Amino acid sequence: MVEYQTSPLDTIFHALGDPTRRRMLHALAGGERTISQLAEPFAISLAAASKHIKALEKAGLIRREVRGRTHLCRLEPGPLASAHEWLGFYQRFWTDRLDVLEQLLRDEDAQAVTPDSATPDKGDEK
Amino acid sequence: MVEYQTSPLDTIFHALGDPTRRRMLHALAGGERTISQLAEPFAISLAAASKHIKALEKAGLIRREVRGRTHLCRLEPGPLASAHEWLGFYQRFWTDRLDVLEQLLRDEDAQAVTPDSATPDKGDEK
DNA sequence: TTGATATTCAACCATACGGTTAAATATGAT
DNA sequence: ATCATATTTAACCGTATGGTTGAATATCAA
Repeated sequence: MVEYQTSPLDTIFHALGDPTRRRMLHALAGGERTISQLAEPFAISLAAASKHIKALEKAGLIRREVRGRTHLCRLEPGPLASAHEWLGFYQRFWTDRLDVLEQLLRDEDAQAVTPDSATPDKGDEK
Repeated sequence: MVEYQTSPLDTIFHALGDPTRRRMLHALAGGERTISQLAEPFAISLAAASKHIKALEKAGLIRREVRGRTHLCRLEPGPLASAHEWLGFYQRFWTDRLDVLEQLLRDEDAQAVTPDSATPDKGDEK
């Protein structure tokens, strides 16, 4: 299917979509960890853990510093901030009860005009 | 591999990991949309769009109201809030320059004792 | 009833994902 | 040199993902 371009958010959210990787990030929040330390809590092979860590790295969520034969990983907060910011856009929907307000308006509309006669998006965009 | 249990965050982040679905959510931020309205901006079949919408639904990110032959979709902010909250845990890493502070502390430690002689996680977790 | 519209379902396809095991690589210790 | 430790690579496997097309379903309009 030939990927044309992948947004950073694709990679970030994909990386976050796995519980193992999320727990690894959580561990990293406690400070630097080596590959084996990151892998230890999980009942998977080191090779599998290595792949997870690569996924986190690819998303920029962690950085690796090779120190001798061990690889030190540390959290890289930037991409997490991006994801947080992206979600922040929708914050208004769950704060200030704006959603409840809109729900009320919708219900009123549904009663005022017959549900199907009104154009579905009645100019509330752009 | 037999999934034993899937955390809501798995499904939510997975749903957010696709650009088409993210754009659909964005459209939904402008108000209710039908399936075909959501599908319209994309060069994919309606069947494909239907699958994307199901993924969003499965993650609880949208709700569907069948109204006659059209399906009205609306944003469901709860799961977005969960994801936002999850990321919020890491906020301290990109605000208040706390990460920089920790970096400095790490560097000091690395100089005080030889990097490998110290146990890598020296009680700074839990 | 007939036909158009809105959406899903089923079957299929190529690629990605998450896991495995076994071998390779690189460093550290003796 | 030898051996152990830390990690990656390669080959493989089953399932999931994202797309397709074509047929099915359901509703609205004539």
